[in-house]
Amino acid sequence: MIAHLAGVSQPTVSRALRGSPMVNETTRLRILKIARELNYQVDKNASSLRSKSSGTLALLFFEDPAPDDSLINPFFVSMLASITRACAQRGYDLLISFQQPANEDWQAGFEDSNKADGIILLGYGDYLDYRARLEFLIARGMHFVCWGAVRPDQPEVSVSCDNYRGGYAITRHLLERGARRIAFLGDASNHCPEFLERHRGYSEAIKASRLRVNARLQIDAISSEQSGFDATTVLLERKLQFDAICAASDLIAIGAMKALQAHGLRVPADVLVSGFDDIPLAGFVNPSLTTVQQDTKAAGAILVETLLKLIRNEPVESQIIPVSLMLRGSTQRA
Amino acid sequence: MIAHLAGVSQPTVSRALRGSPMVNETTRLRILKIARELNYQVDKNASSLRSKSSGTLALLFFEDPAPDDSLINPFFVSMLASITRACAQRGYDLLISFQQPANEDWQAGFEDSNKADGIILLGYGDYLDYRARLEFLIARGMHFVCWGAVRPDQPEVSVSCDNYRGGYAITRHLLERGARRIAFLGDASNHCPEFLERHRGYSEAIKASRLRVNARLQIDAISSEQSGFDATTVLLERKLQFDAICAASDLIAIGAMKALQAHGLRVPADVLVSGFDDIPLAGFVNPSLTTVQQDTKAAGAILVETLLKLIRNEPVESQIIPVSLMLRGSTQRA
DNA sequence: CTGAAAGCGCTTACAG
DNA sequence: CTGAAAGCGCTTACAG
Repeated sequence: MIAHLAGVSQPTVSRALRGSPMVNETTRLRILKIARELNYQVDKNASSLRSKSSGTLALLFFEDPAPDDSLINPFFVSMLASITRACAQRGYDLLISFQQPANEDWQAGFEDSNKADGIILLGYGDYLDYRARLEFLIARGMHFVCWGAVRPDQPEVSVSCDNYRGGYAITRHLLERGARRIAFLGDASNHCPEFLERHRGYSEAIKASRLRVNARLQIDAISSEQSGFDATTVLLERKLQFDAICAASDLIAIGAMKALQAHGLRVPADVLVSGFDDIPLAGFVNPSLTTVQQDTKAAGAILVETLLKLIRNEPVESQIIPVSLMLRGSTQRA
Repeated sequence: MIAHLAGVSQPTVSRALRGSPMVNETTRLRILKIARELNYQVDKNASSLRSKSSGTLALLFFEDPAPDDSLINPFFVSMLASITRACAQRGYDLLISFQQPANEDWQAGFEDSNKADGIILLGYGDYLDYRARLEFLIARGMHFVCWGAVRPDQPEVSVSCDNYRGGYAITRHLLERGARRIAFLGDASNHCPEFLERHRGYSEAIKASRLRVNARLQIDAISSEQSGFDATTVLLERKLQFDAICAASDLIAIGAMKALQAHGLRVPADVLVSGFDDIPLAGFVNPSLTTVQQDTKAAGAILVETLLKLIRNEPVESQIIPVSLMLRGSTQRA
């Protein structure tokens, strides 16, 4: 540390730069002034090595390694923006990494060998598939928080939007608009707890209207336009009667609308369509998409805050964030 | 290093783990096996401190701190995805940070105190405004590369798409579609070299058709929907004759289309509209937007590759990446 | 409020 | 091909 030129010892400089209260005000100012003149920056590697804390969080995305340059799920982009902002506000840096589910040495990417103090996990993947890995992380005492469903039996700390209530509210809205046979597009199994919760809301809303849930109207789909398109095609080919589609995500809904239109069906005149997420695209498709808005801004802040508590060994709990309905053209009959 | 259990010294373990060729094959395998069993991970802080290299790149975004949670420029998202991928392929981690132009201690964020080996700069901001800062970085011998215009007089290493040819080609397309009075929406000054290059292409294309460039048809705008909307409103209020809009970015074009439609003008029947970037939204707006596609995939790879060369002190040059035209509904008259 | 000493966990010369 | 020694630049006890 060159700032010995201030006539003090190394530890004093270190303390002054970190704003320790045990440094004389005059001394501190003198040190700060010299540091600024010299454009001095603390070496974070040395500092992290010694203090066992890096001031960095890692964000890990899991998504199917969509062929080539295909777009990132727009919903994740909103989350990324919100998380970045939350980190910056708290003085943390953010390391990001996209993981391919196929990747064997998942944990290696995670561990990050002290490069990060904690990890935020984000992604739609097969939950059962990585549950074992989460348990591995827990066993190693890693600090991490997941975005996804909050379920009673899960070992990990998680933050999620209110998938159940969102599914319930949007289905209720479709029913109020006159739908009687609502198809649900999205995997509704333990492989994808988020969709499962949305589906549970969907089912309960239908039952609350004294209608029957027709299991044949549920078609698996992952969150992509293509998958939504395919699922809708299956629905049409099976010649099942339906007057509305409740899609488990906006991308699925957008693919569904394309498939419907390709088959000469009009939205919303012939079929009502709803999504989930409220990605920026939702307002631009034609017709604009009625959907459930997830509060990504709050989500990012809560994820970061929760992770920081975990790092400080403070007690934390999984949290559920309220959602709101965005009513648009796809469920609005003239 | 606990792996002394392998019966070798610390340096040998270190060498084995890094795949140094000067380790006996048998010894190496034994060490690797033990390391795997112990879930051993090299401490990157110690390693970076000693070797003076962090295996990390930093990505800095500059964008107007758009009010609240407004969306990130979708074009940057494509770049981010591509850069992340390029880093991962080369075994580098990526640190990301959004900078507010107003932020005084820009360089502090940059320096990153050995957390990163080099920096990628991305953003539309006032170029003149941060040119001084770039020079500061150069003076300090920092390794960095910018995304933006490549111009002869600039001190920094830069990678860019072919803004000039893109502007030329899209304008030529508008002319071929019958446009005679083409408005240009976008700041065409040194404050924004990328737009300036696009504008230069626009001007040359018009001149090549033996038409005159009407300076009154150029309206300043930054890359946002709102700005495009406002610029178009100005254009309409001035009651200038125009039959096409050449927007300097897709977001501007989308805002322009909204403004035109709000004034009862039809696209493309009354006015042709073109954008620049080919963000995912471009294919979804109504009518779909004719635009210039930037090859973000190549861009990310070249940015990272260039930065890595800079870090290795190899000679580098600024590079220009070819663009391609995406013809869609907004310039397609029935 | 300040300093001398120790040490975080690696990698780098250097020697063999 | 391998090891003993030194040291990267900080921060943390500990002592005063």
